[in-house]
Amino acid sequence: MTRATIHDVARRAGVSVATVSRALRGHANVAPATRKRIRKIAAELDYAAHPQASRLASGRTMTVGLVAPLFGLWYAGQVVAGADEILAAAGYDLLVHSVDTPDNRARFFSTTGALRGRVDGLLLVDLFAAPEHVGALHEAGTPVVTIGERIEGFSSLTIDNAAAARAATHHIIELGHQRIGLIDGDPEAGDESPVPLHRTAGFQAALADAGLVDDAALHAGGMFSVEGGAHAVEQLLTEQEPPTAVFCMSDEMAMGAIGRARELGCDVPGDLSVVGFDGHDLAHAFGLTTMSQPVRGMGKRATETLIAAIDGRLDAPRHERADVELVVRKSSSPPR
Amino acid sequence: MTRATIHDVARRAGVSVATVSRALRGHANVAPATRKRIRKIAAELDYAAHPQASRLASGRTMTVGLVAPLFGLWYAGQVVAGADEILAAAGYDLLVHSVDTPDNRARFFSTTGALRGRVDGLLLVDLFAAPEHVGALHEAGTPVVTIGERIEGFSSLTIDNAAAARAATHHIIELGHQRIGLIDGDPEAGDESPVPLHRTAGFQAALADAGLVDDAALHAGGMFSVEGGAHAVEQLLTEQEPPTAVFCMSDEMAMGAIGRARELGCDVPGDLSVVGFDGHDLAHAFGLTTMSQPVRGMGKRATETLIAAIDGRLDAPRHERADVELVVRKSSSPPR
DNA sequence: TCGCCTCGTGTAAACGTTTACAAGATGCAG
DNA sequence: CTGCATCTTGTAAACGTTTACACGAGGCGA
Repeated sequence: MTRATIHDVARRAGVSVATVSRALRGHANVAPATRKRIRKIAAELDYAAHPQASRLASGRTMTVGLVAPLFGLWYAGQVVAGADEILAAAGYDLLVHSVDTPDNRARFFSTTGALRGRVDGLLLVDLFAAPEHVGALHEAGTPVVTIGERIEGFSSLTIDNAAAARAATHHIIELGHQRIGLIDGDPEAGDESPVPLHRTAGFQAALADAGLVDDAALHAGGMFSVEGGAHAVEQLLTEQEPPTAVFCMSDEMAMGAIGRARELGCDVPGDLSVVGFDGHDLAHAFGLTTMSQPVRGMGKRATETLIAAIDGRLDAPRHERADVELVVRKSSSPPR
Repeated sequence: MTRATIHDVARRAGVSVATVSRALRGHANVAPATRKRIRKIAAELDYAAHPQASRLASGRTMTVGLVAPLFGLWYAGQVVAGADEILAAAGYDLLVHSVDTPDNRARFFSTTGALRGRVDGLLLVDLFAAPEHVGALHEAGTPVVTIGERIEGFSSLTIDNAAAARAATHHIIELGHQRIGLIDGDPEAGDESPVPLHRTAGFQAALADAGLVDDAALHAGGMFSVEGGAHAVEQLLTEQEPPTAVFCMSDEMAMGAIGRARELGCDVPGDLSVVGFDGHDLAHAFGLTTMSQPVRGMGKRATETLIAAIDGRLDAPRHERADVELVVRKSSSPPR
């Protein structure tokens, strides 16, 4: 079955293709009767404008690109779910693109990349751009909203990572812990990703507030994965003087850590208190104390901002901060 | 910065646009020297074909659509991750589309929907099509591969749900349980989704094998969500004669059930054994016994099949079954 | 030397819209 | 009745590619 074109509709309605286009796209200056007739015929013929032709002529793709590292992680999935909700309602398609290696990232940012010409706007999730890439992105002229990380000159939806990490750590200290570990993402990544750095800074600030020392031996990399968290906690527990509590930069790492700790015969929270970060769906079932952020809502809100930018309703970048909340559960308690 | 067109490249190279197109797309019959020169100039001008123009002329979108119910669920996220991996390597974009309500679904299947014209192929995840929709989908002529569910006439990547559920239930019975509950998805959904029906049938077959009765009062709907699983187990535990074990159709429901059961003072596995289904990343950390399926791998494999179909390398639908495996952990044990 | 095949390239017609501009029709004020 | 807005519609030029077909040049066997 070859699809009907706008010409078929025009012929059948006895008008020109221009009128059909105007009628169907809801433009002004079409006689009500004509519009109605055209609508009816279009429905009969099951006509829908050929997307590519329409996009070529109008220059709008009605598609938004979402770029995130490491698909399959809970965080990215939530953002996708939130974005999809808003985009579907607004008639946009959602293109997802994963960048999980520095290589990938460089390719994405190169001018010929960045989904150039394929999207009307970009949602950048936890994606940090090196200074040399920021310029190219601006030149491309595509509206951008970042989530999690921030990129100079673009709208953003973030949380106060330092304050959140500080509050989570403060909770641990308040319980009476003195020897506190940190499960980071990839400590080798260096300045590639500011978010972990901010969280580390918050962690350290809380320790300093309490006059506690920050022992570098108690920092371990968990790569933001369940397995990585398990590996990291194992490393910490085999220290000669292991921590009595640990702050994890993601709930997935925290849950991995709890699982492994228990396998190693370490009682949680008896021998080790664990505090996570994210507000994962399963945190409640796991009894995990966590610094919860409204990820799905952030995805929705960021998408609304992006659509506003695409529609030209935004004159300046909009920066918003979501509120986080410490949810105390059974994985944290005073030390023995 | 307005982007370079193929005409700019042609002019600069002193050839026609046709030659540029052929050279850049790797077609035959272009003199090596010419091709090299054109490549160089294209790189200098940072030229890349305008996607919409290219798609309009060639009829290929180099985009694959992935349709799944309920984004934010672990299963869908894994499939996306697997698909993305293959698609990125093959140069395709990935468009995701969520259908979570019957309404949504109907709209998707209507001929004007189905991402018509926007994708070269479709990956349908856990999506069941009513008979009246199947025809429309075939008429559209778009290659389709289904994952999880099966749709008449299209390639599929599934597991043997009945056998898997039967094996999982058999494991429970072997431990010595006699009163076994079932946490289903949405029992009201009826025939809308065959997968839960098959799993229910497998569950019942195992009971029958052992001469046990299937008590309808021990079936509860968990909506495939963490919270739903929690709610369902609460319902089961307040039965006058509660089960000593429960089989859940997804790990998320199982973990939700375990969390709630423990909150209610019910020991798992002491008072209640719980067996899940999926092989969730967190199942290990949770100590959850589960029927594990290689979801990410299934996503990858299905995508390979889809690409083969798009390339016309498939003369008949290809049906593949992935192997599942029971992974026994601490959430299941003999009854007290 | 002739004819034919191959190779490299150009010409121009799609692909199916959107939209600036022109033009005809209609209504109303003067 | 005239002139001028206002509406409605049509004409035609983009939008930037891909590709069928034509064409000329060169090589080669007879």
